[in-house]
Amino acid sequence: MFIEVNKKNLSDEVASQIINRIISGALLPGEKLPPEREVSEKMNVNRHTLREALRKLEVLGLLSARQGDGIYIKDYRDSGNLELLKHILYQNKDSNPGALKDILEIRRIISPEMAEKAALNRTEADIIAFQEILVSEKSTIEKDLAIHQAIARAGNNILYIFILNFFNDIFKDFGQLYFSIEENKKVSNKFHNDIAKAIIAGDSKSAKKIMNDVITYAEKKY
Amino acid sequence: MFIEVNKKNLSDEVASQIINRIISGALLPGEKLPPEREVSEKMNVNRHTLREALRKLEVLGLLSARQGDGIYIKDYRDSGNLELLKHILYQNKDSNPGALKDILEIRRIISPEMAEKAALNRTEADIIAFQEILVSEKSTIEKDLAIHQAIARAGNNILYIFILNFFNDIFKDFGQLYFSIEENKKVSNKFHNDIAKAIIAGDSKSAKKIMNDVITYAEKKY
DNA sequence: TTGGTGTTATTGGTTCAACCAATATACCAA
DNA sequence: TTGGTATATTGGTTGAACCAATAACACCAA
Repeated sequence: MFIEVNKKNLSDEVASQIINRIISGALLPGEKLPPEREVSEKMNVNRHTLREALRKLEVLGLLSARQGDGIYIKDYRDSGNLELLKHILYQNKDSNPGALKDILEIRRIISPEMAEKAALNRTEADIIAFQEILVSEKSTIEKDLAIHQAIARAGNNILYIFILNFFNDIFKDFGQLYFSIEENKKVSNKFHNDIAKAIIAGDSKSAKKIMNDVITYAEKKY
Repeated sequence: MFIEVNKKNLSDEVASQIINRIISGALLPGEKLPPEREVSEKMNVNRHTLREALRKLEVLGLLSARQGDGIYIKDYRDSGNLELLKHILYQNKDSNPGALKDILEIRRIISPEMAEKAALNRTEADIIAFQEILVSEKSTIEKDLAIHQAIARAGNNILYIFILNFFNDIFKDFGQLYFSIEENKKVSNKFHNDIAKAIIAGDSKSAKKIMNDVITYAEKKY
């Protein structure tokens, strides 16, 4: 299995550097950044390159710019979002065991609910989607992704889909490792069949329990 | 009460326009965008302005660029995130009653859990924070924000904080309306006292129930 | 057929220089 | 104290040029 290499351009690097400054507390909320012209000169990049980085940080809720005034650091505890957390975890995966624990905790809350809602709301199209996944020739890891996605979509709540995307982004590397173990593969294959059956049958209680069990299993392995 | 006016840059407008194209299906996943030089010319903005918009869309999970190749539309159901949902809701608030329902549903799942965890994990510093909020001279709406934030922080899970930020962003306009009604204010004030008391006492079961009740009340009013 | 080697055109990434437009600041006048 | 005015500062936008990765193609060799 090969995984895409992570190529970074200059503006990404600039963004990462500023994110680190803010998260580490070197730049404090409310503080004003030096003028763009000055920052770009000090970082030895063009002003436009810096500006592209700043646009990203704006979306992450880290700062806001006012024409004629300046660029202010925001308090990420007030305005940060899950994308920011993703960026933080990407940069130093190992040094944030706390955040991973937090994510697992939320997943434990959300995913069983998602499965329950899927069983309650699944449409005819959803049922077909599940059946197609089960008979497909995909690898276990691909199937796992597809099953979870189908569950999120059947749940009939757009947030499930976006929250699942978040989980997938966080654990995408981990999946390679997890599914390299034969026992985990077997457990997953059984899980796919069982939960699809429950959701197709509209058995929300079982669906919730099955999801809960597989999460418990996966957390132990982790 | 006055509310901040929403000033938009050119690049924001460009971003909005492309978002709409993607969400509406005019631009399909996998499709290649025309070259930057061409798009910027057609939209009558400079290439740099367009590029700043593109950087935002990248963070929202809507597209990805490859030097030497082109810019590709991603499937937002695979890679979209909650920030994207926020942007969609900002643009046409009224035309997305479904998404609001979805958000309320998730809030109903998360917030009671958050309150429960807060009661279990609150530190001495958290307790002081609650007490200070209660005796402060803030308006009800400000107090409400502060209480929810204190709960999220006491919950000892960084995701609670970011998820709360998301809810606050979505409902920030709604709050003005909600707290203009005297009865709602009274309910909230009682809620603030009750839940703070429960969390300080470490009574997780009560905290969960109190949060659940106030959400039920607020949803009815909505 | 397969894989390597150039060549060329296309396209995103970056730089530079200049100007526009909103804001802050200091100062002045009523 | 309030509101206007001139000036400097700062983010926003534009234009042109060049850099660097990629695609597409032709060609060749094993």
